[in-house]
Amino acid sequence: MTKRATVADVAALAKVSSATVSNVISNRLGKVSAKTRLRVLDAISVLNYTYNETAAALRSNKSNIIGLVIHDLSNPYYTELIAKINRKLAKKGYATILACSDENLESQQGYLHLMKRHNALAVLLCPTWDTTSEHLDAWRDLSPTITFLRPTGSHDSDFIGIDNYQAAYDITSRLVRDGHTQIAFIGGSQSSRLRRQRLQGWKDAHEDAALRWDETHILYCASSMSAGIKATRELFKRDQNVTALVCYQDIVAFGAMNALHFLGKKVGEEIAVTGFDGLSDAEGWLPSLTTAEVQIEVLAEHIVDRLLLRLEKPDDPPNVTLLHAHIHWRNSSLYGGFE
Amino acid sequence: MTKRATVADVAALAKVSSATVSNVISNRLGKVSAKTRLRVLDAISVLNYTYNETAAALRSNKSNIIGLVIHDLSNPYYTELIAKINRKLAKKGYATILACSDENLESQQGYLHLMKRHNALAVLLCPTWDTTSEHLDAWRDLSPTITFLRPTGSHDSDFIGIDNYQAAYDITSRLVRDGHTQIAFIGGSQSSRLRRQRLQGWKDAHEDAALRWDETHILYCASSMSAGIKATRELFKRDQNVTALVCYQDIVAFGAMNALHFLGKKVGEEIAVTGFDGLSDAEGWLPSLTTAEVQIEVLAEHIVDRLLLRLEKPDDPPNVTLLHAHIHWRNSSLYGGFE
DNA sequence: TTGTACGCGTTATCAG
DNA sequence: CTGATAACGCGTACAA
Repeated sequence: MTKRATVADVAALAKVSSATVSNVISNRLGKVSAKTRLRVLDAISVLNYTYNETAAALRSNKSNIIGLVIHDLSNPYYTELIAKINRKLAKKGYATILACSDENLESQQGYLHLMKRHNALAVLLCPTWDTTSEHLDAWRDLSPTITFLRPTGSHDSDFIGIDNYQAAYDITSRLVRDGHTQIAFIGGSQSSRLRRQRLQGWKDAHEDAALRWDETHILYCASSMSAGIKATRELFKRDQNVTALVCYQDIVAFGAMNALHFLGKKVGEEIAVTGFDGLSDAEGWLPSLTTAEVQIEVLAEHIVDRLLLRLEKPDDPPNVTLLHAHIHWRNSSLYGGFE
Repeated sequence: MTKRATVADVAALAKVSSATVSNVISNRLGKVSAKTRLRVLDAISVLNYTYNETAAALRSNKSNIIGLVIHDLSNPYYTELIAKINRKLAKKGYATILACSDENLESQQGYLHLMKRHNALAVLLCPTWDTTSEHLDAWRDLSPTITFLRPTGSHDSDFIGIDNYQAAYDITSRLVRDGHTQIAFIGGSQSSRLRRQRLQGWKDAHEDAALRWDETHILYCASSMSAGIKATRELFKRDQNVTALVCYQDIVAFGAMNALHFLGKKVGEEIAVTGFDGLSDAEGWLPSLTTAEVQIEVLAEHIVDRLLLRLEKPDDPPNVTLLHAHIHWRNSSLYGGFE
C-alpha cells in the first residue's frame, strides 16, 4: 500500500512545473514542447503515476461519471443494452455507475440522489412505471437526464424509445391477413405504458380488419420464460381455439413455445407465435421466432449519441426519438399454415 | 443549472462553522448539540444542499466507490448476481462502477486501471479465463481485490466460488445409478477452468462406477440457448444412443430441451437433462429442470460479506470460500424412466 | 460544544 | 512555451 505518485512528484522528477505536467496529461496540443513532453511522460512511467479522477473532478467540477439507472436487470434485452452502452461510454473515457431500481420508485429516486452526490455528468434512466416528469425535475437542472425505452408521460427530458404501437399493429395485421381470427396477446404488467402501446396496436389491427378481439385473449405476465409458460397454459384453459400468440417479449414467447410443445401444438404449423425484442436466441430457436427488433446496438448508439450531443449543447430543446422496429418473419409464424 | 450549495453556504445560513456542519452531516454524535443540529439540518433542506462525494473522497483519500468488473453480461446468472451485489452495496452506502470485459483481458486490465483512477475502495472481479494471478498484482496493492466464481489459478486474492467438481460428480453419479450409461456433457468454452472442474466431476463419476466415458459425448458451446440447441443437434448426429445430457449451464439446458422436443425425444421420459445455476426459470420450465444451484442470494451475500471484512482487516490472509451446490432433482431427469 | 486553519491532487489563470 | 499560485468542497487537528 505505497502512496501513489502525484502531479507534483512527476513535476519534480521531470524538473518542470505541475501545470506543465497537467498539460501533458490532458494532451493539450501546442501548449508544451515535444522535448519536455517526453521528459514528463518518462517521469510518469518511472513513478508509475496514476491520474486521480477525484481531484480532477473536484477542481473542474466535472466528473466523467455517467449514472445508469435501470428498473430491471433480469431481462436479457436490458442487460445486453447496458453492456453495449457501458462499452461505448468506456471508449469515450466515461465510467458508469450502475444502479438497479427493481421497479421501485423510491429506490430509483435514492439512486438519482446518489448520482447527484457523485456529480454525475449525466444520467441515463430507464424509469419505473410510476415515474412522472415531476420526479425527474429535481435532477434535471443539475445534470442532463436521458430517458429511454419507457416513456414518462410528458417529455421534458430527452427520450429514446421504440415505436411499439406500429410494430404490434404490423405484426397483428399480418397474422390477420394470414387467416388468423383468434389471436391472443400475452405478457407485460398491468401498469405498463409500453404494454398499453403494444396492446393498442394489437387492438387497432383487429378493428381495422373488422375483426372482434376477445378480452379473454389478453393475459398479463411477468418478464420471464416461466411466466410465459404459465400464461400460455392459462390461455388454453380459457379457450382452445386460439391460433396465434402475440407475445409481449421474446422471453415470454420462448416460454409460450415451450408450453405449446407440452400441449401438443406444433408451433409454426398449427399455431403462430411472435415475440418482441429480437434477442439473438430468437433466430436459433426451434422453430425460429418471429420477432420485432430494434437492434440493441442501434438503440445503444442512439442513446449514447444523444448523450454526447446533450453534453455539448445542454440548452437545446429536449429531443424525442422513436425507433422503428424491424419485424423478422420466421418459422414460428409460417405463412400459409392456417388456411 | 444553478450552482449547488456547499458546506460553507449551509454554515453561513445556520450561523455556525463549516466544521459543525460537517459533524452534523457525518452524524458524529456527541459532537454537536441537538439545537444546533436542527438549525443545520434546516439550513441543509432550505438550500437543498447535496453532499459532494468527490470532495470528500479527495480530502479523505477514501472513495465509496466499489469497482465491479465482470466478463459477461449476457448470462442471467451473472446479471442477477450483479443486481443483488449492487443492491447490497447500495444499502451500505457504496456506489458501484460497473465494467464488462467481454472476456477480453486487455479490456479488463483497462477497466481495472479505470477503477484505480477513480480510487475505488475495492474491486470485485469475475476475471477473464486468461487472467493469472500476476495480472492482478498491479491493483491488489492499492485496493483489495475480491475474485469470484472463476478461479485464477493461484490465490493471493480473496475468492468466492462454487464446488463445481462435487456438483457435477453428484449429478453424474446419480444418473449412472438411475441406469444411464450414455451420458453426454454439453457446454462451456474450451479454455474455461470452471468447465474443466465440472467435466472432471463427470469423468470421475464414470470411472468410479467402472463406466467408460466417450470423447464424442463431450461438446463445447457458448453460453446461450441457441448454442445449446446447436450442440444438442450435433450430439445426436454423432450418436443416437445418448440417454442423458449433463449441461454446463441452465441456459444451455433450455436450448437442449428445445432441440430434443424437435428431435422427437421426450425429456424426462426417454432422455434426462440436467443443468447448472438454478435459474428461477428452471423450476417453471416444462418439464421442470434438474439443476445444481448455489443460490444467487447466498453467493452475493458471501461476496459482499467478504468485501466488508476485507475492508475492515486489509491485512488478514486471503480467504478462499467454496460454496456447496444444492442439486434440485426435478422432472427433466425423472428416476425410473430408463430401465 | 463550536470555530479556525490547513491540506487533499488537480486545473485555471495569468504573468513571464 | 513554462511557472507560480489560487482555487475546487470537504475533513480534521487543534485551539478556544
